[in-house]
Amino acid sequence: MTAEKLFAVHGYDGTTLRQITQLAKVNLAAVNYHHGDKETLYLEIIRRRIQPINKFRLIRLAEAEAEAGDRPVPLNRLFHIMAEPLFGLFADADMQGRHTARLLGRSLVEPLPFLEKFLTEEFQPVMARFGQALRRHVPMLPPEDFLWRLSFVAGAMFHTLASLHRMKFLTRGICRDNDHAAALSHFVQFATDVFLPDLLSGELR
Amino acid sequence: MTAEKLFAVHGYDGTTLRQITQLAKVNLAAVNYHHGDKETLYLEIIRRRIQPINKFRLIRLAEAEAEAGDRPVPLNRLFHIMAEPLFGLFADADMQGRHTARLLGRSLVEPLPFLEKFLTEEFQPVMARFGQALRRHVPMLPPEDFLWRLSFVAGAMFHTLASLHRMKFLTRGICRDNDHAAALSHFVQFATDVFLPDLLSGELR
DNA sequence: ATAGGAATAAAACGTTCGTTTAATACTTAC
DNA sequence: GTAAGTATTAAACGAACGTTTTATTCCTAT
Repeated sequence: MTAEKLFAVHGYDGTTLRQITQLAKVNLAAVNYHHGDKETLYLEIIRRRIQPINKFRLIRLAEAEAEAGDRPVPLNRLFHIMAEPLFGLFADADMQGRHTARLLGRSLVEPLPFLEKFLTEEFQPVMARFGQALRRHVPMLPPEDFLWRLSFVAGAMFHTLASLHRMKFLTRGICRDNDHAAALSHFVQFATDVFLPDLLSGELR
Repeated sequence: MTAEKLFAVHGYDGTTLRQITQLAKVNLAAVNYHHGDKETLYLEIIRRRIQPINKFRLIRLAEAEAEAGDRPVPLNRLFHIMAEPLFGLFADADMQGRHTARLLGRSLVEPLPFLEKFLTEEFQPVMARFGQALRRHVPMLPPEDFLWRLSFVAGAMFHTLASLHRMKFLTRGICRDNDHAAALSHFVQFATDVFLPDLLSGELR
């Protein structure tokens, strides 16, 4: 838990095992004894957080699709399913969830060599399934346009996770960083608008 | 130049002065002699890149506003002014500009303590001026909504700068990472749509 | 009660880091 | 041509790193 916080704040290379073990009040050798080496520790932390989240997201998506029958799952519901488990991390009473969110946001921008394969395998299936469901709303949109927009929206989400802790400062107090529900609903509205069929059909242009 | 590349790929802590000096084929002590210490070197690299870009953006914005007279500067032009100098880095014949873009994108997600003050001072004025011009298009939008959307769009841009080099891989070759003009125009269109007055007035909801 | 395995603790290992020192080479001005 | 300033080189410094080794404590089952 201590390691997660330090990795989130200072990054992988910026965090030392001595920092972790001192703050956690355990012996220096404890990390190597229980987790092998530093890389394994980092990977285990990421995995323990992201796997339940991605499983949950796939289940929720399947439920929503079953419920929708032949019709596509509404846009805002799709983005809610994708974003809620991540933004929900900020709902934790303690600071732990916030550190988790920041760590995940960081990990996708500064991909560590030993982590790249894992992250690809972990995110590829959920992104593919999600893209599939999303595609039904904008079938006429060229694949290139679609993927650019999707990556912009994903980028906005990851960047928000990584720097939500600065949101209050950056907006001079107007956007609170402790109201995860507001952040989530703003994001869902934002992402939904980006893929509005009426908008993309060109009627407004 | 070598340092810029290594910092962009491996991050600040992940890059050693020995890597830099070996690859650049200079003596190890050269960095300390010419730049003082590692932190100063990093800061000088960032500053040398970002200052001309921000100055250029402010000039272009002033020109556009003078040209527009009383009317607001068109949305797509605003975002073009903000994004073009950054996406334009990818236009360099060599790989240097790409590394610069990646470095800037990274620096805003993993803020190094000694860099935070500089980045704030550097980006605050340009973001304030830009937000001002943007605000005229959506005067009725509550400040909170406005700032959330603006930070989402900025997040999408920075994330794209930091990971455009993976774009081709992530989209299975559909979105090219060497066509900066396409990336730019897709981003401008995306950002413009996010702030479409007709959309945000609620007519479509 | 005690033997055996698991966890913790302390100390040391070899390596690599950023930085400094001291010696050498190069350039420039008169 | 030579002195003075500037840049480069090689070598060494102490500190901090991840990891390993060795010793000690704790727990559990017989």
